[in-house]
Amino acid sequence: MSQPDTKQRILNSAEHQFATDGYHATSLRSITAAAAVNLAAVNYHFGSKEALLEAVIIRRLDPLNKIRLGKLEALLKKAEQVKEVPASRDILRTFIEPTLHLRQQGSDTEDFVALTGRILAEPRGVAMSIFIHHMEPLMIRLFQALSLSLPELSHQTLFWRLHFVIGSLSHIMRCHERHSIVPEDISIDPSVDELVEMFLDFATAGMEETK
Amino acid sequence: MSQPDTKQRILNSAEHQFATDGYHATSLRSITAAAAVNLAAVNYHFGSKEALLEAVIIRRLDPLNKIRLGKLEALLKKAEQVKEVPASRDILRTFIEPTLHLRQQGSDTEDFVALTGRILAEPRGVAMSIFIHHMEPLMIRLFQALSLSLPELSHQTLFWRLHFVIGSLSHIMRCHERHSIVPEDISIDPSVDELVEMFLDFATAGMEETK
DNA sequence: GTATGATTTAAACGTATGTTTTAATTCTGT
DNA sequence: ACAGAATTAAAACATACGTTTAAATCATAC
Repeated sequence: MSQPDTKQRILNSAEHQFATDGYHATSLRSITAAAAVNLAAVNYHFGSKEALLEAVIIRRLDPLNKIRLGKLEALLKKAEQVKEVPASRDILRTFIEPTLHLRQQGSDTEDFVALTGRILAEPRGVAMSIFIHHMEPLMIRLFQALSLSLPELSHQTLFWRLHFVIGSLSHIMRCHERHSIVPEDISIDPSVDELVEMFLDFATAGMEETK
Repeated sequence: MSQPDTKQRILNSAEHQFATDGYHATSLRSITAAAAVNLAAVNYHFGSKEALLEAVIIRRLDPLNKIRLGKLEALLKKAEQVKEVPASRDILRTFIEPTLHLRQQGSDTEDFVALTGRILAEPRGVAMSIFIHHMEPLMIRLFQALSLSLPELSHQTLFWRLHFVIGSLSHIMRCHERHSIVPEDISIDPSVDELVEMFLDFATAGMEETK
């Protein structure tokens, strides 16, 4: 190819701008300008703006979900071998840890984390259906595993608590930098690992609460 | 006035459409058409589309925050009289309960709840700064109260846990109807009061976790 | 080296947007 | 009833958008 990978350059640029400004507030002209490619390249390579968004999402989401599902299945298998139920903290970890760890792997993936969090919040119709379609198998498995680990909870309670955890997670993913609704005197950014453990403390306690 | 309250009709229509489709995906033409007023009325009464968004937010947020702050101050005062620290569950309740109770007060406020949740997720620049400005005093007070109630937690831990709670809450506010990433067999929608208690169980446990 | 298919380019298309303008209309106070 | 201010109305404005077109350029295989 003449230009080194036009498609990838578009995907990177789109990922960054969608994550920063949102889907509707981002124009193809600014995406292609930042990627230093021609305006028509998006429609040539992807078909439409919406298809570009889908490509942006899928490029990262599928590998991520493979990792998450792999860790979850491995955990369940190991627990079964010892004839024990897996701890809810470990189950949640298989979902949370790979997600937040994306932030360490360079700024491109950082954009995706923010974008993912934002999609969960955007009005349905555009990306939500794509997203749900790619998340559903994992979520079902996660729900089953938690149900196994916390049999005393009703399905409704478990469902909502998982809902709460996902809400928190998507919030963290969106506001990785300057959230600061509460302006702290000393607001040292924790490391990703610290954040994971801090969130697991919170989420596990909320999950396991007997009430 | 000839038409009964053009401004209110615009605010209602805008609130509904901003909440449903998002700010950027909503046009002034569809807002004014739904409100059955002239297109130019928005710029005449509010000045611009962005100023309209601000008006939509402030109309509901200020009264809501007055209620929340009032309940919080009353709680703190009562606790001080008995020389005790308020329970973290009660503190969280002053914030969560008035928010979710908006959903019972008619469908107009329901729209606002969804919109509020969405603003927390939208890219900063448009509404975020408005929102933060109006939330800050309340959040500071909330943080102080929780710090009083949970003195064993470091400020950093407390800050993040409050962050998690707000994330969950905004997620609930956004997805009041069709969440269903996990398609439940029996997904009976709980009443608002049940939801409040269920969320308080979760959030309080996560907050109070000693680790 | 030239023909073929894939890609890039520049330009235009049709449409939709937020905003402004100017005139008509309605309300208010006397 | 009437003058003046406030509001509404219809139209136009300038601009930005996603998409399409048609020619130019490139890569590759014969």
